Amino acid sequence: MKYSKLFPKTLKQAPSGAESINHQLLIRGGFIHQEMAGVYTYLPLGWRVLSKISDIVREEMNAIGGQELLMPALEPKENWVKTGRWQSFDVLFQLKSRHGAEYALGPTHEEIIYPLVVEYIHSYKDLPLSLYQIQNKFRDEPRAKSGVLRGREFLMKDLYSFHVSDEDRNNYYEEVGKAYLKIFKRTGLPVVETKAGGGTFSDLSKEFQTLTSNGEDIVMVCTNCHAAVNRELEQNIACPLCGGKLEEKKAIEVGNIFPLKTSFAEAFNLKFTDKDGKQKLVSAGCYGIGISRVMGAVVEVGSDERGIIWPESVAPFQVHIVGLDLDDKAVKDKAEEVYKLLQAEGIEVLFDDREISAGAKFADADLIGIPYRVVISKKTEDKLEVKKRSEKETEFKTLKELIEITLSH
RNA sequence: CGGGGUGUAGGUCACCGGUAGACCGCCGCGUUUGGGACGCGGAUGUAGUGAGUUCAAUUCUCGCCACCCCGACCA
Repeated sequence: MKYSKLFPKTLKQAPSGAESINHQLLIRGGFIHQEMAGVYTYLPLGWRVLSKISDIVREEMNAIGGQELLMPALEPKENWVKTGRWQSFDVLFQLKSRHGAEYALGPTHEEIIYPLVVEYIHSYKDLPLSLYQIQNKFRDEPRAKSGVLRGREFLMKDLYSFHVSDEDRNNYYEEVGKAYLKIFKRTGLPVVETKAGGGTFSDLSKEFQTLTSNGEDIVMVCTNCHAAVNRELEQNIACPLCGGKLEEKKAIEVGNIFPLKTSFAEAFNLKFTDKDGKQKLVSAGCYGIGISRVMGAVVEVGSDERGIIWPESVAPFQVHIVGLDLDDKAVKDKAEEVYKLLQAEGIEVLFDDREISAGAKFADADLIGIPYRVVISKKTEDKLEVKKRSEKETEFKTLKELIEITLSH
């Protein structure tokens, strides 16, 4: 991608109202654009990041047998009435068409997936089944805040698993938990697991929390063994694992998993015929990761006074070529050549070919936070001046060396 | 939903009871060119919205709307 063509431009100042780090930097860098409170357009750079996160999530969900599908965001009222949640789900967006029909805008998808699978699950041979989607969710939050961390429309991965028994479901539940830890590790987010306190369905639900001073949740973390528990659940007691002292930490909830047990199966009459010929209720679990929230959390965790520091795994591009002295034909040709050769290796490259000052280019490179900055100018001669966004020092490298470093991750 | 705050150019903000300015950005010309360059010239506003007070309202008052912060809430 040539920077001169990239939409849109960066901003020197964050819009008033943007206070949290992720909100400021994502807007200034041109990753997101706010349409209204809690609702954002994901601009080209931001969408690239979300796609990277989504791909990691897909790989790990597929690895544990999840099958991806896409359900409608527009959900029929009758299904919500059936589960009682048309009344009780307080952040549900309800809408009425001009002709009087009523719908829910999906905040979660039990009301769709249960009626769906009830048509196909008849036998124990049809189980287990694990389905997931990545989709925009709608929740009428009383207070949207903190940029992309708490929106009214946001991108989420939700997986639903169906099992012959609670035991089988519990085993899968552990498997998903492990997959979640892999996902957060890959996206560069340090997380702790906590037992959720206020879960509607079960005291077995778990949350995955990123510790950061800008979080809106509070978890208790053991100063000794670093085990974590939810505050409401374990107030003022010692660490359940080692007896150590618990300390309050702010955190962002980036994922959660809930055993649904058989509650929705009853509402939608989801039963199967077991080996013994008897009809039994399907035991289920649901598992969420806020994809757009992960993007915000990554920024909260990784930035400095100049801008974002993306982990290589989710960065919008891997290499940011800063071309200086481009009015010199030899330099320009070299920059173009490096740009093409890197791309030929499958490396994602942003090439700053704009006719602006060097300082402005460096400032934007720091703001946007692409992992490897490569300066090509009269000074660099036949070498490439490489600097990692996360480090201070620059190093001169050959193209071959740069390709090796970039591809090694 | 309670409390507080803010709405003026594309962005950040100032000013003022007599219908608007700065900086950034944008356009043109020239000079620059390794950390957000400089000079000159130029374009861009129904001052969130409705009402009230007033000879006169962007300015004062009230309603509404929007956005932000604190809290409550948080499948």
